[in-house]
Amino acid sequence: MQIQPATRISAGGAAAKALHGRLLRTHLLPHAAVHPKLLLLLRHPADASRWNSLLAAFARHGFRSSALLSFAILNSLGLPSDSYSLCSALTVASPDLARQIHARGLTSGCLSSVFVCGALIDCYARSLAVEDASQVFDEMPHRNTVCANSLLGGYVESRRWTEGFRLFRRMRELSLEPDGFTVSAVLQICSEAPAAPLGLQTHAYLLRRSAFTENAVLICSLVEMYARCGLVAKAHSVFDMAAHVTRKDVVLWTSMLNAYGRNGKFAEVVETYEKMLLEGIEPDKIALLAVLSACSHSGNVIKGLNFFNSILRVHGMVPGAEHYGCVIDMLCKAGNLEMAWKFANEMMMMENKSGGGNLNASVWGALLSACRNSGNVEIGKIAAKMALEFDPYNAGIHVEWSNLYASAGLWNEIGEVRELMKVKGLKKDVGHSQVDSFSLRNGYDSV
DNA sequence: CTCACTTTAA
Repeated sequence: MQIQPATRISAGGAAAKALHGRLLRTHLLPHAAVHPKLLLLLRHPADASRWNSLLAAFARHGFRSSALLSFAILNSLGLPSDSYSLCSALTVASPDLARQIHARGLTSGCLSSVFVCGALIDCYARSLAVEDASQVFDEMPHRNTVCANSLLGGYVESRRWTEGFRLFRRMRELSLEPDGFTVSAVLQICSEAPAAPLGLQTHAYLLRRSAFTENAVLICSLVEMYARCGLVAKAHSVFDMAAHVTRKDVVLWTSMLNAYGRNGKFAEVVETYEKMLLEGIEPDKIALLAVLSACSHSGNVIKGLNFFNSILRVHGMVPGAEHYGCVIDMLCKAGNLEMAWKFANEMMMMENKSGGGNLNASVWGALLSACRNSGNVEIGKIAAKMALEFDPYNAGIHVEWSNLYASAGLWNEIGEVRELMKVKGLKKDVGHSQVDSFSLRNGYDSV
């Protein structure tokens, strides 16, 4: 289904035209771009069930404004909204509209439907109105796991770890059976808090529940959870046990690679990656990025370049901007500016700049920093200009640029950079002069 | 006649 510019209401007859006019006058149809199916339906204005299914279709396909419009028209026509239409409207509603529906539901009795309550909780939770969400949850007559999951998702999103975990415990009292979504959310809490004791507890819970032992998503979440809690050995034991179940799963192996990388165990990343190849598992771009990142962080240039070359030659994939960025970063740290320069230019030639502007800026920024360290003003100057192409208002790049000149005693040029910063309204005293976007992307702590 | 709530992993 696609939104197209509205056409005239075709052959709809006088009634449809009159209705259309009325809707325009009441500002329910704000502009011309209305979904054609909606216009078509104006020919059967009194048919509530048709409006309901159209509303449901809009909501399902994410046509937010068309869905809200249908709901508004439905209401303005005085057609009764049943639990179906309320649910559909709530999947696209703002918190304000949710509150209106909520208030109306208190009298109309619609809140006795778990579906309506579930949609209401989810709507509140998505807008981080967790107080409202939990109120609905507490007051509804019959709860189900879906409602609990929605509320839990709201706690995770708003980083309310304690309340989230409390809800997980409460589900047992309420005899709500946790499913994969529940556990996934709980593991996210343990990871992000991070809360090792809760993580261990959740792991123990998973082991008792055989339904979850072969769930690949949960196994990866467990590995990541332990890694983020700094318990690498536990991460590895989960990985080891699961290898028998999902042995060929490159995602699981990548979880383990990043578990090591996040904890600074770069030699283990390379070792595990090579073991993965021996097991006959074909790496994908994310696995390759993980091992490249480890080489970059540990200064393992030879292996890093080998892995980079293997992307195309062995695995038949075109390296992405993030792979280039990683290698350039590695070469800069190793002081090999010429090669870094070559790679950076190669990266710019690629059509697929999947890393986006930030990545490009940080790559050129890394090159700039490396040039400052080694006093290579020529390349550094170009790197600075390239970095500013992608991120013109980055104060750190300006500072690094002027430091580059300072290292060579070029005082006039420093003045020019300072002037440029003044014009752009940038402050020169910034704490961090460069951003290691690969570390951020992979979530590695600085090592 | 049809239609409704969470959709998680590197």
